[in-house]
Amino acid sequence: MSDRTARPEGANGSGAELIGQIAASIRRERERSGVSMTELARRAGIAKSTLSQLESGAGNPSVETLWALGVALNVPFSRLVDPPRPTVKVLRAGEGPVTHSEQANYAATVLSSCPPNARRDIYRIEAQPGETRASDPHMPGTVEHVMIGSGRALVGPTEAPVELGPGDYISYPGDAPHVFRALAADTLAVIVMEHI
Amino acid sequence: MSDRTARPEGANGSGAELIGQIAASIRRERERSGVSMTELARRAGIAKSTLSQLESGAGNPSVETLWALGVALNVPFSRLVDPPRPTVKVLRAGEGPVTHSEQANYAATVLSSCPPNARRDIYRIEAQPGETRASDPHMPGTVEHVMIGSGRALVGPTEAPVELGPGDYISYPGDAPHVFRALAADTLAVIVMEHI
DNA sequence: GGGCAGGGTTCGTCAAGGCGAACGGAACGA
DNA sequence: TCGTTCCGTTCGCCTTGACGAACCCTGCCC
Repeated sequence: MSDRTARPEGANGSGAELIGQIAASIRRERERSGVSMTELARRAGIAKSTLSQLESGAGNPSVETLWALGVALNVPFSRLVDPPRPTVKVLRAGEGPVTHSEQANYAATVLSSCPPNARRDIYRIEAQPGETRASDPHMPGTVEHVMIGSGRALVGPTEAPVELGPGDYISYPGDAPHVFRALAADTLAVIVMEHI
Repeated sequence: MSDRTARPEGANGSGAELIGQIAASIRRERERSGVSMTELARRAGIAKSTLSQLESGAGNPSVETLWALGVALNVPFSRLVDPPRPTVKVLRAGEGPVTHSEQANYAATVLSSCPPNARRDIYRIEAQPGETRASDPHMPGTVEHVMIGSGRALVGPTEAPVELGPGDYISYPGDAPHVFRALAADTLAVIVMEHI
């Protein structure tokens, strides 16, 4: 890394931590797939010396180098910069922090908030018939996936919503105006918001 | 890019396409947030000449440079390497390619397959009471999110499954043995498989 | 017009990323 | 014991990414 200039510390880790992450990720993914440095370097078309230095935490690879490694390891690019951390979490119906909108017939619970640099929020929706809930558009590139568990709802882009019943699924751009309107009592749905 | 050595073409785009993507993404995100090159370079702690060259498609930035830009633009790292593409898709209950397991009381439908370099598959599950379905562990780092729409099911790690009802949610590591066993007829669930 | 502040690009310099080759070690068989 | 063949690391060299400064252009105000 060039230390001629001070780099601002990111919200999630400094540059030094970042290359540490990458070093660990590359080694982890390589060993998981059971391939040697020599072989991986050959597949990725990079020098094995480069790979050795990267896995040792030295260096600040170019995106092309990292991309080539991701392709050779057959893992998404983002897996190389973010670490994993799984646990078990149970949320009973009715539990958890509930966000009530202005309309009282709508309640959303965040099932899993979006971890740093990840791309998906999962929401549980319980709604009662009544006013149409028109969401303001989210960030560009956002996609919403909705699945109805029980009840009925009118869901989708504001100009062309779709009536859905239990088991029905729809996905649509989240960065354009869209609606969610329950048509039956105790309508239950899952919404996955995807930030591409 | 060094062209001393031939790089293998990735499954989704060559290195040249990659830097074109990055160039377009940086410019798009910068203009979306309404900030000048000078200001963005200052925030990210990089030279504005560097930024200029990156946006013009020249160069092969280091991950630290790209990281600093992501932080300064306040967008996830992955947004800078993948382009967006949203559409509307509706899948009615009972429609779609259905994967039946060996046990006839279990049917899974892929609602949204995992796009290249993305990290989540969404499945709809309709299950009938009967045999416990024990899934073989998936890739390390995988996490499963399950929400019950209707019915009841015993879900979670094999050594400690949890009984869930409508609206209940659980998440657990997908790289360890885990089960899904319906306890009521026509149990409906959503499973989001997350590949960190 | 002339100064000036803000954009973005181009230029020359320097450190460092990436390279091949050489090197040390461990496992294996003749 | 020696040679072979893998492994991963270390060593110089060369290319190039990133830098600051100079530069051009446009819009604005006096």
